[in-house]
Amino acid sequence: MSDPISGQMAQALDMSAPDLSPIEQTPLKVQIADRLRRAIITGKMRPGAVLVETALADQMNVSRAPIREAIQILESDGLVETVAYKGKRVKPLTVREVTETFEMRQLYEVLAVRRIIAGGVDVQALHRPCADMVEAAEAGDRESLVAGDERFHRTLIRLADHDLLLQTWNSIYMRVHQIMALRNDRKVPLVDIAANHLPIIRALEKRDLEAAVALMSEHTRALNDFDPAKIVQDPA
Amino acid sequence: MSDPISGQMAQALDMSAPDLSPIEQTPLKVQIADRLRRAIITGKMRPGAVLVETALADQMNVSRAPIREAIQILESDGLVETVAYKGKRVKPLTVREVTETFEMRQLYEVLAVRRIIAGGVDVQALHRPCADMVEAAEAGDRESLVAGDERFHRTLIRLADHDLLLQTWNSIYMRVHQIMALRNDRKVPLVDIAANHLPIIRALEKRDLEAAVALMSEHTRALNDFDPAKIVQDPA
DNA sequence: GCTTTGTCGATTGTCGACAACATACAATTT
DNA sequence: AAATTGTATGTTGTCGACAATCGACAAAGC
Repeated sequence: MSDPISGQMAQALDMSAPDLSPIEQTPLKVQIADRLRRAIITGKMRPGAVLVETALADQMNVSRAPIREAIQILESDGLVETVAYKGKRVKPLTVREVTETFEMRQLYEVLAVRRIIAGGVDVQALHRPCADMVEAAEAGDRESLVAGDERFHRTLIRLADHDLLLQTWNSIYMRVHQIMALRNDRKVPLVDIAANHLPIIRALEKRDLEAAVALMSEHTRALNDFDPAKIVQDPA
Repeated sequence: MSDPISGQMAQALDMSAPDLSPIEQTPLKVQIADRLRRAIITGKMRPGAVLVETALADQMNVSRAPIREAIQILESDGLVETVAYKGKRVKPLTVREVTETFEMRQLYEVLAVRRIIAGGVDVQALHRPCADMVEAAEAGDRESLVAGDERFHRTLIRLADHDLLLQTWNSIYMRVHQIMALRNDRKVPLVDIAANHLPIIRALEKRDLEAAVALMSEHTRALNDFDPAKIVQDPA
């Protein structure tokens, strides 16, 4: 810690505070996949939109190889589908898929609630995103509200302390995100959405399994309370 | 159906009965991925085993591209991991992963049971694999028994009529398969395993949710009743 | 003797080019 | 005119070669 070498090193490191933190070595395919995934789940690329490797390669100034690999990642995410020698496109959503996606989400979140209560986990971490949501709702900032909602639920899953659950939830939630971005009815009052979360925290704090599960089921069900057909794209 | 053209076609088709069924166009990457996956989940390639693209390409007489894509599929399956510029290897299993895998499996199968009973689904299709298992158990054919068990559970999931559930279950079950292949304790009597399934069918036929869930929970729990540490490979 | 630096082999990452294939449309034939 | 065949175009599938990076070991310097 204070031997000559380390001292020298520290001195050299501290002068004019250069940024010597580890540089991020994100593989190209991952960077590309992240970009495309974001475009898809935010609705900027709608279901049915075609992805042409050569065009994307030109636009992003890379070769086709990393583009191909990125698209394949999205394919295993279930966001893109490929037809050999024909083309790749953002996977069209069916009513069934939408319904099933929300059913699986509910399954996962209810499991998380069960584990949190069973494990006596401290749920204080949920207050921050919850407060953010109330704030965003009052300001009428829908985007921040959605972001807060995602943080709330992701935190909930994290607290369940189950890596595989988190991983599985992630792959489902990206589709949830996409569906939410695609549906255009803005009927649900923002304040209501935000307000729905606090009771869940309360129930978790009281270790009230019945109430927590009921609230969580109702919460995830309510978000699914719209006509899935509205956002489905015809595979034209 | 009986116009001149169709008649001619049918005549031409029927003479000497040539096999004109659609030829299978399985992409190379899928064929390769299937082969490698099989090798992994049957335990022929153990956790930690390295996968070298060039070597595999030579062995299978294809270029590196489809090999890469196949390995990437296995990567998103969670069966293989890649370290850039270092190598690829069969993902080592941690005790935690094994435990969590079986927990998720139980979650899915219990959900299937719930849906089957709620939907009033006919579960007759479960008898076939169940009978096969009893037969295999009496013959002492462990391999057939395991295959029968897989068919039984896959049929169960299928009966739940939930595409996304089936898909998710598949990705979990391949890991279950791998774990089962890796553990070498053969203490559990074959006949017991086979016998465990019939009561589940009975409960489903009686639409007894409580009993079915309890039996299914117990069944999946029992299979997880071994020391996960035994099959974990050190990431050496 | 210890540290630092240079070099080497192995592996993946990326690239550009060509082949395979499917679709749509024009050309040809009946 | 209708059906069949040929052709053109666009896309993905596959390939071989080269670049980038890593880990380990040897070499050089203090």
